[in-house]
Amino acid sequence: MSAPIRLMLADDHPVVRAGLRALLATEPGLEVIGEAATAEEAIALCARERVDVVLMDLQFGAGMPGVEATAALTARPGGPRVLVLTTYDSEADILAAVEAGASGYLLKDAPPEELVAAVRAAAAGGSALAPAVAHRLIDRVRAPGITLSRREIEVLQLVAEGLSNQQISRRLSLSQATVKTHLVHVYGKLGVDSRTAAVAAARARGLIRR
Amino acid sequence: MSAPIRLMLADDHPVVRAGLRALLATEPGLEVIGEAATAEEAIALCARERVDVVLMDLQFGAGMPGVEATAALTARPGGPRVLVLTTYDSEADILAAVEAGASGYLLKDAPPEELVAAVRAAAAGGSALAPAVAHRLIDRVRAPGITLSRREIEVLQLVAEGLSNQQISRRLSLSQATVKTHLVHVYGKLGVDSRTAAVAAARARGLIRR
DNA sequence: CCCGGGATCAACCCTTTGGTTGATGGCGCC
DNA sequence: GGCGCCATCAACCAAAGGGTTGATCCCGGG
Repeated sequence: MSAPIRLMLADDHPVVRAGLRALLATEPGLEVIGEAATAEEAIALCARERVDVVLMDLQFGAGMPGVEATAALTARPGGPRVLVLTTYDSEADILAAVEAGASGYLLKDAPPEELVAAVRAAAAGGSALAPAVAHRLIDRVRAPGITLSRREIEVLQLVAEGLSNQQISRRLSLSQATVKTHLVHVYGKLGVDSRTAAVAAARARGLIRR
Repeated sequence: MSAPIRLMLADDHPVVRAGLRALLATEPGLEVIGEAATAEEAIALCARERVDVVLMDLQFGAGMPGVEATAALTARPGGPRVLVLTTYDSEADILAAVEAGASGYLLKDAPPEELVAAVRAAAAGGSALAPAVAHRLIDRVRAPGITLSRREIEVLQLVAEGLSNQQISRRLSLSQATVKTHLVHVYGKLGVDSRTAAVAAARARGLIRR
């Protein structure tokens, strides 16, 4: 047989780390060689030890966000494969993680077998999307009506952060007219007629960060 | 010595259940006698078995929310003590949980010792608030400026769900004038000047549900 | 007992947003 | 090359939201 898969767990919740360790350590061919409570720790640990697969949370309480760490880890050749493991299946997060070089995107409510399968797939060089995540992406492709363009999401995200149209226009170096146009398009796509309703709908659909 | 403390874990995430089991099962005097993936299961299990302490999540993917289950479990005499264990320290959630009869409110990013201490305290008939949670409540008492009244929170929550002033007034059987008054007060307390900014600020401060 | 804060409403005015129409330029795709 | 989508902007009107003042009622605490 080949050498065991060397795993690292990066999550700020001790409970989650313990759970992953418990679920994965008993699997044959897997070996949990380290844990990190912050993204910075995770990077440092990968620099010291050979790691095959990192299970990476996206939201850390403080410090570097998980996406950045993912990008940093996957950027170097010979670096570990990164599986993102998070609570939310926000479309924005999924796309950002994949762009950052993640080999897969898993949800914390996934059954253990799914998790193990994903780790093995990642170690073997493949990709792994949790069924729920894959479903969301397929929905996105299948339902072109609820596809927001990059710019539209950008504007909507700022609305969600409480900015007015004028503030958004300044932040993005646009005219207010353009901001309004984007928002009107968003309203049409989401089937709503106000900025607050658009934020609520987009949140519910996972189109923007929470 | 006395009999071991009989524990039940109620959380929809297998990873979290495994983590709690791993962290708690090794503790002397604690015995994890069951797990539930839904609030309904938790209630059923408590009806069949004697349970001293339930570790209860607040958000279940589907079905009955954790607060309701907490209320149902603590309502009967001789029922178990319930420790709420959740990811968010939203003020609204904390107050709702305590009102529902929870003996404590813990965060999933708490260190294991804190968790164990809380379980023992609850079993002994005491209460346990995670330091972070206690801090939030103390802040609330100390800073009366950011205290929203019950009605103000209610209105703001509906704003966050995307309703217009008119829809809110109908939902709560009020005049639009009253809704506006509540919101103006909220803006003043939060130091903002629009409904979307108020929602963002309240979310950041954990005043409303996410 | 009175004061303060919460909750309720009205009338007013001004600003922001929403809705429409229309126009331009770029980019990818058939 | 043309068609469609994205991104950008303008002008305009109608509607909703925001700000102010002021008023009533109820309740609980000093």
